[in-house]
Amino acid sequence: MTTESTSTDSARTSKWELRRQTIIDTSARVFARQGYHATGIMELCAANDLGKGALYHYIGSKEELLAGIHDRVMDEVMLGADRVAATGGEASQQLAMLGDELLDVIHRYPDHVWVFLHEFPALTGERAEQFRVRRQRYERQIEGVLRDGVKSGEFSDIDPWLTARAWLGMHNYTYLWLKPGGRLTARSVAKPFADIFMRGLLATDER
Amino acid sequence: MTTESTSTDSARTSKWELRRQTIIDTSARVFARQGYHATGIMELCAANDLGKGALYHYIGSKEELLAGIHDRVMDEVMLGADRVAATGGEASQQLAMLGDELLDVIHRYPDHVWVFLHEFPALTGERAEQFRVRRQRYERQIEGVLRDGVKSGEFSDIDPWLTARAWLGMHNYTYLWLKPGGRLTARSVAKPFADIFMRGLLATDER
DNA sequence: ACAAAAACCGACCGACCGGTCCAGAACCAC
DNA sequence: GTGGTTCTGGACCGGTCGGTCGGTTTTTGT
Repeated sequence: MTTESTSTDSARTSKWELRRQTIIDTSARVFARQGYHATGIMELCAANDLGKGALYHYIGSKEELLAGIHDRVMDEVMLGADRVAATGGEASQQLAMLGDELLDVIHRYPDHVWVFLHEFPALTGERAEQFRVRRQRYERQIEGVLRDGVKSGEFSDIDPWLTARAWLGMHNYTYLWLKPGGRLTARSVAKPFADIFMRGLLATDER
Repeated sequence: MTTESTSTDSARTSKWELRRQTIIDTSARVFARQGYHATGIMELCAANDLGKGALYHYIGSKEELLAGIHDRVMDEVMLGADRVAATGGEASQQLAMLGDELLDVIHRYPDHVWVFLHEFPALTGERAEQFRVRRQRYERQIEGVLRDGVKSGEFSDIDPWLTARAWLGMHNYTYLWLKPGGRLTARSVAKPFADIFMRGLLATDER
């Protein structure tokens, strides 16, 4: 009562929050390797070097842990998207920047993204709904940039919705092979991807 | 001895094979909705209107059922790829045809493809290896077409491996929203996708 | 008509599931 | 020290898991 308590009662020490985050990150790797449902609580305990009681002291439930992984990804993605929106510029530049940001997240959090893209149907109830809304908001932003580009005449008269799906697929799908430590950096992928999407494959002297 | 027996002993009546296929198809829908590990054997029994004994009379194990779903998809995809290779033509035409074929499979087997893209890590042992090989063979074919296009000068000097990943992502990712009965047909998506990939978004008067 | 084969059922199995609970250890302010 | 809070382990819970098995029904061949 006397001290803070944001609104929910989930006010814990920062040490607790920090430990919780490491648990989420460690568990993400296990989920990514074996799948959410295929991973038992005891395996998570082993991975985090914790007993059951201790683990449940930090996570409320297995699904809450899954939600934590999703949030981590979405927070980063939305942050990047906001940064781009704040920068402004032509549609093609915006799209290129969005690609940079997205691939950067995928490159930095490959396990979280894997879980995010594979296990999001395992979220239930309000968590599922909240997640759906955030994801849709991001996708709408991509569509918006495309619509702007068409309107301004920078882009040809493409279907913004369909083109957004093409763009999202092209970038999201990199989660299968874009890993830190590999020979490829986020930037070294984002650049050629943007080139393809803007100019296409055909040699310039044709058409 | 007197009659046929291809090579393996898995020679059953065609009625049995047919029933097995319908079970695979029905189960694919359940797996797609709930996930492989999250689906119990009893749910599969209910979906197929069968008891446990009867179900296991057709599938050897849960994983064998999963493998059946994977095979169904891969068979169709490889068949389409072979058709395209047999047709021949310029690289850009080949790529467009491959897109047509791939999206057609995704459109016709949305559940199988969902399972295929989400649950392939659940395959183990030899089944996993065989699957990995087939998938790689397909992806190599895409790369090959791109390499040909670069060599012939039809395409600009792009990285075939990276560009293949872009193409695969753009097309495979449609499994999330491309469904039969919807307003979109495979062709009505494949065409604009091919246009983007060949010519890009930028209006022609620029650059 | 009748026996062999195929199709089918559900009770049952040991193992493991996610989650709870509580007693004790470690850490804190004082 | 001392009393309270945070943190930790592991025994334990009911339930469900994938899979088996013996036996019954249905289909098939002749």
